[in-house]
Amino acid sequence: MYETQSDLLKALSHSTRLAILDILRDGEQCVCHMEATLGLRQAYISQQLMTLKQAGLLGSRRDGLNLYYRVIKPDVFNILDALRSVSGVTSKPPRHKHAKTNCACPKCSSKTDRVTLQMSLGEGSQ
Amino acid sequence: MYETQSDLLKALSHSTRLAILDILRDGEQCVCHMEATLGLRQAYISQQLMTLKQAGLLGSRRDGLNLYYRVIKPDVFNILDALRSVSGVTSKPPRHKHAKTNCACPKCSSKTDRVTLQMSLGEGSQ
DNA sequence: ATACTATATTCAGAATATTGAATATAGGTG
DNA sequence: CACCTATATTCAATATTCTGAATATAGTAT
Repeated sequence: MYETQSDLLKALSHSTRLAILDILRDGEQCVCHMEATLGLRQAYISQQLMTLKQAGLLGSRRDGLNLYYRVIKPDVFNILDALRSVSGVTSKPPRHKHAKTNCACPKCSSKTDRVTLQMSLGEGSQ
Repeated sequence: MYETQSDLLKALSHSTRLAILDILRDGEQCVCHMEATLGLRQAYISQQLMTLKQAGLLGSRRDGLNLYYRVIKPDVFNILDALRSVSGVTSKPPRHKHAKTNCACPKCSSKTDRVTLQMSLGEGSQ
């Protein structure tokens, strides 16, 4: 009877997975972004992403080589916000920019010369 | 950084512990009440109570032989309510009467002749 | 096809959680 | 004190989760 609920909680009960969800608060992000932001190995992040996906919390979208993950049950943030409050965490969750088509994370933008393209495009339209 | 939060979630990620917290929604209850309500062995319930207590969620009060547990961080119910919503649980959490001094649970009241006392006292004052 | 990049999967050992059984403790009563 | 009741603790076996290492896959470019 409480199995469904405890299963969901188990998916959330992991510091890396909580961090991932906070990264996804403002919208989809690619794996490389999380890799750069969290400073963790790609395979490890992918594992945690799979756990969250199997729990029904995440969806993904491919764009070329990049896979963008997003939260498909936004109400999960209600859980996380309440959790913060009970845990006595006062700081706000970190804000992240919505990922661009060509992932805006430091790693992605510094590896290729896309950075030039990005800069010339600016932040305006599209 | 997310350790505190995931530790709290781990304490919650258990179907019996979720059931216990729901029993405590309306106030303190003795262990025997939970034993009767959940149909689980006393030692097992006590173990789960210890887990919740160590997580800082429960407090207890002794009255004679009975120990009454209560939730000391009521905000935890915000987490549980949000959890229900995300899990797609539509039913309301079960409501329990606030435990009387001489525990009102079936087990307690049927074992001794206190049941007579209880009935003669009625539900009114005190 | 080959090579490269981003991401996923598999496997295994270590760490941790679950749970039953037995037993201990603490308060109450006579 | 002896004995009963309510609750807690300890221990051990099992199950689950965590995590790193190695490897696989899928898309892109040449």
